[in-house]
Amino acid sequence: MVTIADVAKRAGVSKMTVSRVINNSGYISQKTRERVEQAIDELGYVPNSLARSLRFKTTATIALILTDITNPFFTTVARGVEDTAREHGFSVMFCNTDESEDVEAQYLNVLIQKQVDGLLLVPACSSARAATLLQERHVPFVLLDRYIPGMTVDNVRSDSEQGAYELVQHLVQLGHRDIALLGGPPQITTTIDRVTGYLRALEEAGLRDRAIVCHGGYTQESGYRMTKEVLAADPRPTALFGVNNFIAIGALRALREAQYQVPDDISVVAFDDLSSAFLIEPFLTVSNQSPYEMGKVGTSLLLARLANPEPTTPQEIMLPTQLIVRKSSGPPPAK
Amino acid sequence: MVTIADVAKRAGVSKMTVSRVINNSGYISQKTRERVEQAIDELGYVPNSLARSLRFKTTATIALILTDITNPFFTTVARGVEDTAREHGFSVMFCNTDESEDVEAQYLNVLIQKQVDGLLLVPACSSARAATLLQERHVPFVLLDRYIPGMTVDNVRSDSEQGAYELVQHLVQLGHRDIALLGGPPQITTTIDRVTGYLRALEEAGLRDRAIVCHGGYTQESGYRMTKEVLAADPRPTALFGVNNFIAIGALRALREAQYQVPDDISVVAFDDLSSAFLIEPFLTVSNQSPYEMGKVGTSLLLARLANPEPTTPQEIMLPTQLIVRKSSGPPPAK
DNA sequence: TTGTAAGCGTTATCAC
DNA sequence: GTGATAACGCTTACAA
Repeated sequence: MVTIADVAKRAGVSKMTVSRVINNSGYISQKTRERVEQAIDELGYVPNSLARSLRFKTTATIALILTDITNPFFTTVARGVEDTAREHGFSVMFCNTDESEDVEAQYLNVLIQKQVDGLLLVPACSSARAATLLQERHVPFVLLDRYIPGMTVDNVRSDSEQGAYELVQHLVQLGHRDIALLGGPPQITTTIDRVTGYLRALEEAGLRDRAIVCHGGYTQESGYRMTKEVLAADPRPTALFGVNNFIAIGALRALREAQYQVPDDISVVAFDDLSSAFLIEPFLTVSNQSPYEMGKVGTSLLLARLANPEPTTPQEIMLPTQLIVRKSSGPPPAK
Repeated sequence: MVTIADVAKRAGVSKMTVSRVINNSGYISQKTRERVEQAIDELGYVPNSLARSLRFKTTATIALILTDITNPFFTTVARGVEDTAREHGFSVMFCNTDESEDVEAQYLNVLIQKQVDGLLLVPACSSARAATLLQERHVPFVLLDRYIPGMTVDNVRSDSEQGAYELVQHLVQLGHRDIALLGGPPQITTTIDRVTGYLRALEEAGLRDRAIVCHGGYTQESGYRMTKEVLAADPRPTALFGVNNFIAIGALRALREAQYQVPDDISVVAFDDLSSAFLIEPFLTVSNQSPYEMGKVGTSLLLARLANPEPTTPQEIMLPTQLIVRKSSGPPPAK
């Protein structure tokens, strides 16, 4: 490895002079600058950020910990994060936890040791463990998508409650009275808030006691299973509300298998737009989030914190959702 | 920040003793070990990997540079990379180039400065620039998905030629004589190889002179545009071969708009399975790749190189593809 | 079993 | 304008 000392020797100057050339700091005669630059070229010298970081206590690196990059929602969040970080000269390390708190904890340790300047975190299970650790270690972080009940920290998320409310209200207006919610894990705030919005809409319509709430994973298989269940129940719902994209797909598959026509026999609505990139013809009625925006805003907030470490009151940023009515929702079948 | 010196002072020992405790190296009396461990706990000491890396010249970090994490194919590759890296105690930095060689070059510089131990690279434009730079700098790397014509370096990719051959052969057997290939950029090896396989299948069927080859981007819009074009041409193809998933979706959309029925009026086949996760009912006939495997194998190869830096002959690993016949391909319409 | 000194590649500080 | 020195946090080699 060629170091600053090699360059210095070759150019016949001191290390400091080379350093000054590299960083454009202090005064340097045009002549020495050229000599140094030539030496750098000849030797193919590349500064070692590690050494630099050791001095500066700053790595220009942040991390994004999320549950599964395989979900297009998070993929888009990730793009928002990376693009924004790049604009500001930061690099990003990505980590998938698969909702495991242990994996999350392991990653956190590694990342802290690697001295990342800050973190963006989709907390596994909406648990406080990670956030608490980060606070103890004084590592700046911003929560994405989820928050932690009872803990006020920087976070950027969608207005899940309102989004769910609008979806269910839409169904109610179409005439549905038995609407089943197919939820994710009951402790995760996105599910909690969407259930709340769902209940609020039912309440308003005087349907509070007809609520049907299932919980499962944020996966297709889970959506499939929950759908089978509610179809077998009495009363059988005339509409399903999938709390995320994968659950809704599982539901549609189950319906297909059971020979239900959507929306004629049963309506389906969901959170998250499955980016139209993947579908020939989007047909799900959804409450659309802005994942790219979420990544972008979260990163901006984090970088602002890094630039100005004085503690300010935590910011909770709520991104609006947008109701998009498509073909998967219609009036309930006549009795 | 609490350092090893703080711990040493608190425990009343030297820095070295603390270091030995942390790394479980050398002999230490049970008693001092406990004292040190207690001090570590009390102070909340976390070792600084930066300092360690500076000494060891090793960061336990690799990078994955790809063109667009938003494409589910690459998302899955990324998962394969991360899972494998994690198993071996490595962290991963992700970078999207959007096919820009400049962005690629910038990232490369940053990553080299950050002293990543090695890189996995989907070369933008299949260009040699990046690979050449890495060779000069002696940074171990493995090419993923694409290779660089005329350059023999470690790489892991799908057997594009054979996959394309099988798809086109399938169409020929169904009776198609006018098959249009909707390609990506003409310099990218995945497109080149798929064109080759396409031509080989046509050749064998004596249809070589009926070949219709378009080039565009690996995007939906491009697939849409190319489809409009070939539909307007004479002879009008009875089958389309989309060279990747997004192109095929664009094609389907264009067909839909032009009121063509698939497969009755026209057949469509493509590379890349759009993970069934996204579709209620997969219906495209495809040549399926193994992106997770690609990430996994590539990472294993890279880590093997890191573990044993003696130069060996480059390995070129070709992953098989799998023809999956679904409903989007059928016999051509009767004249 | 434990400690001392030197060095990894940089840069801030203060001389010259 | 430029250079010597020390320091960032850690570990290897050698002593004690």
